[in-house]
Amino acid sequence: MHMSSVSIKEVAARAGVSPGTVSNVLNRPEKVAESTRSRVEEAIRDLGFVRHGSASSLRAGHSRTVGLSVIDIGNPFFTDVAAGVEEVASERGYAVILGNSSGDRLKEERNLLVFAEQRVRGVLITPAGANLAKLDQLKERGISVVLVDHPAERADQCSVAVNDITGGSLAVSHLLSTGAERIAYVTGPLTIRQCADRLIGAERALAAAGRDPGEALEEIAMSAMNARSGQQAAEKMIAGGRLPDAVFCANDLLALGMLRGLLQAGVRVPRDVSLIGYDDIDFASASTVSLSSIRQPTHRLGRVATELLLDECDNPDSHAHQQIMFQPELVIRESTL
Amino acid sequence: MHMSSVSIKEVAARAGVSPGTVSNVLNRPEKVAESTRSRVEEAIRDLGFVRHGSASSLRAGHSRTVGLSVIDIGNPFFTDVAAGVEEVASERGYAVILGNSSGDRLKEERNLLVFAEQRVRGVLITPAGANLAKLDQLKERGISVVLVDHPAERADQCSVAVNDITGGSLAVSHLLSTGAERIAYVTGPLTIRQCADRLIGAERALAAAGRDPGEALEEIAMSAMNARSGQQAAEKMIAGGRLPDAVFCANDLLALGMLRGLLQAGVRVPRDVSLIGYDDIDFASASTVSLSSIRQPTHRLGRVATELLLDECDNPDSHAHQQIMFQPELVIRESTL
DNA sequence: GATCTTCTTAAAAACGTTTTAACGACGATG
DNA sequence: CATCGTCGTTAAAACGTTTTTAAGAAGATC
Repeated sequence: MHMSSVSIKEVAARAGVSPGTVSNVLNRPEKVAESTRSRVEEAIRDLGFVRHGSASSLRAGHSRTVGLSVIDIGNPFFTDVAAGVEEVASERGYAVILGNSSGDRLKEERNLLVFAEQRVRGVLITPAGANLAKLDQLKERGISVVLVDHPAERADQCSVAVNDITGGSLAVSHLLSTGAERIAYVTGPLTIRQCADRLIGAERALAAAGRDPGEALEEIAMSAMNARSGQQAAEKMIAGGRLPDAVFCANDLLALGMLRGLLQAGVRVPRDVSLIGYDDIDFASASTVSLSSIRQPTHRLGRVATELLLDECDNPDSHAHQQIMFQPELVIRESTL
Repeated sequence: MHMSSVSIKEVAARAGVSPGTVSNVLNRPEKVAESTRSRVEEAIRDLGFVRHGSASSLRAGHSRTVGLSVIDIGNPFFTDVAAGVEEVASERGYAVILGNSSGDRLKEERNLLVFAEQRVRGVLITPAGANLAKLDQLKERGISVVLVDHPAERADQCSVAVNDITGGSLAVSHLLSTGAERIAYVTGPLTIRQCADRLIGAERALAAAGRDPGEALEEIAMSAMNARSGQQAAEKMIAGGRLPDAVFCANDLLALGMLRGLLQAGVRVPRDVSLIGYDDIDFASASTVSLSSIRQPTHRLGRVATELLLDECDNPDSHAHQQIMFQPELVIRESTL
């Protein structure tokens, strides 16, 4: 009853076979005769045996776990990604070890160490610091790595990302099409690749429309990318006097804060100022003035990344590394007109 | 560099000691002389050794991982809990294995099986199905279990929860204090304990104020608890004719949907109808008419649950099981007046 | 009836760590 | 001088699987 931890040995004894046979039933059922197999399966059920993962991976040389390191588990974007990852992993019988780097390079490094200790089969990571070297060390250890929401620079690495330049362009061309002349880009630190890329896209859209980006676009960079920062940005903008015709926020949390800040100050959206966010999180459509946004296939991102990773693990020979780039999509709602 | 797995043996060889000594340096540094210890530590660094978790837990009989099974990783409430869990686990060098039950009993069961295979040290779970028996099986296997957001019925079990009856009372007495006569309770399935308890609290508050709950309270039960359902509830309410004075939603996602539904129909909040939600998720304060809500110490829930769990694991003898019940808190914002 | 296949099963050797019991060295104690 | 702890270290035995190699049984071929 207590601490019993039924082992393969006891199963074997009860079924009247050797431990090796039980192992075969577990891992290569087709190799063992029908009659003995059912006898063993019955013994497993009767004794409530569950395979010892540690012993198994120690001997087999690989575990059935993957590591997932995200930048902010509190952001619905990453939550959706995580849900996709968990889905696929669970379908294939893999366990997901979760690590939250909080954008902190040290914390990220610690997560990777934990993953290495657990001898995970592979790692899914949205890199926060530029821990590229650490990732290479993992690969030397035989741990596959897939970059999530971050295109790989090298061809020997899988990655899944969404084109942020296109996304930035989509957002800004849409704003231009509503008649906006002066546009503000509210963003997080431009050291974050996503923020920088979306800016590039924005500038391209302006250039393509024959505007001077330096003239038509004002950047407002905040240190965080949450609703609070968005509202602060709104206050800053309003205090600054002349409002832009439209605001493009680098993510929906910023945009929701911006929306609130504007409305509180009596600025009508979209009448006075148009507003567009990025990510199309669930709450974007639920806000009172529903938010136009750039949709990313978030859930899909997680799913595909995991499929890629597990394919690399299960078919190391036939596996071809892929750098997948999804295209974002414009979603027009009430906040732009 | 080297393809893989530097073992404790090679470290021992390089440091000129036995494997046992290396293990001691790793696990009981105080037992080994200063001089040899530093020699070993140097060898570990030089060789880039990282301990093999599987081998370690196989021999030691316990791992450094905990399992976390939540009902909906997409709900900010659970995300906050998960963040708290991850924080504490990470501080103590534990890895978190994430499972998402999606409210599905079968999926939950599968998660528990994965946890059992991985021989996690303990399990944190917000039960979805009534898999109590399964949980007992885990305990028989020596795996501690802490219930999260669900009070334990028995004294031999740790649990962390928030008093939902009190929460329901808080919400409804506040609505009454604003002068509301007729109140609608928009909820998920009443089979969900949280929903049922909040209803009980609501009725108590009415009774305490001398009202007849059957008269003053109308229940609107939806099958899901997201923003979409909230908006549907609003449409239903509006189509039904006579509006209540106030609406109490069983969670903030429902409330946000309700808010949108009301405003779209030209119903002013809080002028015509007061509205209060539950959970106080971040987006509650970011919505245009900011949402009054019942705050739960969500992050804390995750932290305390994990501390309890790890205490039970690390000090099995001195550990006293606790059923912790937090008190919720009323947060008044613009949606109630 | 002996020899060769084929198909199953058994036996044993790993995997990398932790742990126990034993050991030698060295002072301190009687 | 013998005895006793103490301290730091080691050798070797686990832990529960998987995998490889060998062996046994049944059936087919000559």
